[in-house]
Amino acid sequence: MATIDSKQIPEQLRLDSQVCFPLYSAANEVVRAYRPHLSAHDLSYLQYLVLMVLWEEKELEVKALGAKLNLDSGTLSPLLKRMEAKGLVLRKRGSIDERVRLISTTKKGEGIRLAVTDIPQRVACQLGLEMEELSVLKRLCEKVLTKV
Amino acid sequence: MATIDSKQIPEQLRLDSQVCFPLYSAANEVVRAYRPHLSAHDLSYLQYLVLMVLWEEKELEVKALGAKLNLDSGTLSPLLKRMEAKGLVLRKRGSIDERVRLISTTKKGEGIRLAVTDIPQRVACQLGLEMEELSVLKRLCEKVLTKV
DNA sequence: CACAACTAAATTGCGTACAATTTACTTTGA
DNA sequence: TCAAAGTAAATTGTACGCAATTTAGTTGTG
Repeated sequence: MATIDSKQIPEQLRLDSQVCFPLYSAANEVVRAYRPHLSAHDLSYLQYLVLMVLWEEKELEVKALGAKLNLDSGTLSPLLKRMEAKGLVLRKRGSIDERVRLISTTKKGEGIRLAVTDIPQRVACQLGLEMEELSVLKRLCEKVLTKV
Repeated sequence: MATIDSKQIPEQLRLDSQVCFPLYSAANEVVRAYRPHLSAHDLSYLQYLVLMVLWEEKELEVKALGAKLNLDSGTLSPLLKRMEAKGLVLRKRGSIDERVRLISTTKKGEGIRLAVTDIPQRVACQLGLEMEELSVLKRLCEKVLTKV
């Protein structure tokens, strides 16, 4: 009898024995958790990430921004255009090297900072993890990021 | 002096003090890590997830599939149509309730199972985490999934 | 039976992600 | 010096992910 039934699915191919699916799904879940908080300020999660980088860095090339966020120009270029159209960022041409775009926040983008300060904490609470667990989760995700 | 400079960015608004960004980025990274392995079999990561569910369940309504994967019909309907077009799944109408679609694998979808058995392990190795760390990461992501 | 309330899936529209290519500019080396 | 190689960003095309709506079928209540 060589029938294949679900009992014969190798352990490692079961959805609930893999790390990757919960990681993927938890990330979706967290972005969902941010959504209502951010859409109150007309921001997507990615737009919020870009603003966070710009609040720390003032001015940045698209490539450097991509290095920080682990994203390429195919994702960032159209995003930054939309953000420019909303008045959230500036996209200045580099004066020395005219290929580069120098991205920076506007007054409006800067102004959002105070309004969103408490969102991370509120979302973190919703996650239902202890501080200790959050910090372990963060460390493990960062380890994944450095290795792959 | 009420100028706002980067020194005054509250701790919780810094990219590297939040869990959410590494989680989001690690999930992207893991999907990227799967991509070359799966595209060798002409599968996307989500198609692979769907197949894993179907290998365990034989036949499933779209809603039940969505509950397993934490996704809605807006994502699944077009995905399942593409998978049907590729010959990976069947989309049978329910005979009792004609609203539902009963999703199941085809022979072809079944056949892929053996071919992808070793992918999770290979990707897990690439992540550079110990078994212990993988299991902690998995547990914490699952805790996030139950809570939010 | 009638018909409103409900439900499953599909559709629409928008914003990511990313591979692959293109465009525009810069650097290099014979 | 000037074409070839290199590089930054943008574009193209495809596939998610999801809110909001629509379509089609079912159920509950009088």
